[in-house]
Amino acid sequence: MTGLVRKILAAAMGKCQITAPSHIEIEVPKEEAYGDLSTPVAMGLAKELRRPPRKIAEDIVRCIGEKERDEYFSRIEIAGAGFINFTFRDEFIHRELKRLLAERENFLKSDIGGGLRIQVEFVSANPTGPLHLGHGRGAAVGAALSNLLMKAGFRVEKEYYINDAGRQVGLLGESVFARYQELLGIGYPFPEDGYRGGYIIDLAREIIASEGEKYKNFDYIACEKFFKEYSCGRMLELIRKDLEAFGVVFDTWQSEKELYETGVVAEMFRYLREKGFAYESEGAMWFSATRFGDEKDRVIEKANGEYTYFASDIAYHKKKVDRGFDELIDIWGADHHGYIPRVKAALRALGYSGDKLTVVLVQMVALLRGGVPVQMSKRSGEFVTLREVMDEVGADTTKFIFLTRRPDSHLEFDLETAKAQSAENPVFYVQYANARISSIFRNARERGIDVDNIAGENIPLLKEPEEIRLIKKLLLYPMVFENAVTAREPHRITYYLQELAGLFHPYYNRHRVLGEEPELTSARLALAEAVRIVLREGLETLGLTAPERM
RNA sequence: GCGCCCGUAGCUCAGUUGGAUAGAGCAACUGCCUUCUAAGCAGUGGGUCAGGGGUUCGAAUCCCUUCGGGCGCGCCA
Repeated sequence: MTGLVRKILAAAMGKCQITAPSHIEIEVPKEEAYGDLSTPVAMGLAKELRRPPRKIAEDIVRCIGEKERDEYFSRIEIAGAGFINFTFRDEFIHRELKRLLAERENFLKSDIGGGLRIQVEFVSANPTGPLHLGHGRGAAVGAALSNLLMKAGFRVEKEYYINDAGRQVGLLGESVFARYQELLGIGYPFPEDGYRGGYIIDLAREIIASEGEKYKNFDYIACEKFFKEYSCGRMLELIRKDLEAFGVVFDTWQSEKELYETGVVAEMFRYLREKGFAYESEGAMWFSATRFGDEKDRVIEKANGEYTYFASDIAYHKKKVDRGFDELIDIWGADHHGYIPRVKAALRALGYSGDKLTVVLVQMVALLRGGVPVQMSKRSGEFVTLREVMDEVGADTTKFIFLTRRPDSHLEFDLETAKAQSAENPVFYVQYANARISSIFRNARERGIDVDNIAGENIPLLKEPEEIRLIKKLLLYPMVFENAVTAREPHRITYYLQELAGLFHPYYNRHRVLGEEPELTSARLALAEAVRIVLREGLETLGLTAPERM
């Protein structure tokens, strides 16, 4: 619908010698009285043309062909400071609804991506413990964003980056080793900053079960590799399972260690040195980040010969671009925001634009229970896991809460409210609309109505204000979808779905779909089917289920 | 000290990339189940968009500044 209006406006402006802006803004007025769609385009042109906006609007409206006007609109009005407001004819709306039923999901999406390849990297939590709620937020956002882009015709790859090469996995291995010795009655000093969670002891027990006392009294150095790899592997398994239960799956898992083993890091060093983007100073190797927009140069190889985390990170992003992605999206915890300039600097040094990378920052989640903060401390190992939250409040509710906020907004997640709300939770409100429609169809089938071939030939009978409103809302989905895609903001879909459900429930309450007159019944079934198509599509995009019964 | 994010109804948050009289959910109150699912519907109240200044036809949105909160600023990851 927006595309149509845009085209008509552009044609009209051409006809009366007004140069149209490259992008004609179309919006949905907040007041229904202002029509279905609106454009402030005349106001934007006022300055340039040195004419009053209302006059410009009048000209544009006058230049809209009579044929188009009659075919699509019941009203075109100039209002306020110079808005042009359009109201669609019911006949047009009905035609579009019929088209939606014929084309189904395809009506709702548009090919914005054109086959471009995007990699979305998200979660990427250190494999040193179970996922917590903050990771869940990143998972929900990343998965929904990936779905959204996929539906928009991008070729999307979802990747999880495994930090299995640094100090953290070292600590993990040694922590498990310490617990292992402890369980076998050997005193071993627990590493400082080690992981103290109960799952470490579980891992140690597992090792005793499978390996027995093989490593009792060993030097840690002698079995470090085993403890690290075993623990890391098990943690990854756990993480993968938790994510799967949360409904999030990845296409690829990139190991940091592998970047070293396959020479990607070394290759990166060679490249930077050859280009003169790396230099030695104070015994360390530095990357000249300032030359590429960062505040200061960054160490990539320490004086003691170890590489910094940033070194493998440059190599990692080099590998990403080398693999030919047109765009990279990294979803990071907001506490890493300071890293953006240096990673973009690295990309520039590698010969790519910094714009190739979009970093989506996901704010931390403050976990509350009944208004009281739940203390989370990795040190003591006491933190609430994503798994626990899922078990307590449900995966759909958890995801929905994450997807009704902008990723970069601070978020309070109150377990009590999330549960207490469960009766009147927004996610159920949306899903319930779908379940109700499914129920209608079950009943219709029992009555012997053919519900498998709904073509919508009786759609013109839909005249009630609630019906017209509902149809118009359905037809707006493509616009919401496009905006969500270009802004990379899945939460817009969430809000749309709530609004759609908010129109369906009152309609349902006021008008019977399955009535006495077969024609009207068939028309309303067609509408219900269309609502169901859109609800399912939206829920699927967000990674939520669309239950048929509740 | 410097940088980034944020401040919107009692609470949790949206606000269509600068548009019209700032919205939703929760919480509170009043009604509605002999007809397709009451996880629903109908109705009632609630605002100095943190404060101040500026940019313009027009600002919650952009710029400056003050206050308040969060996070960064390692040869940590």
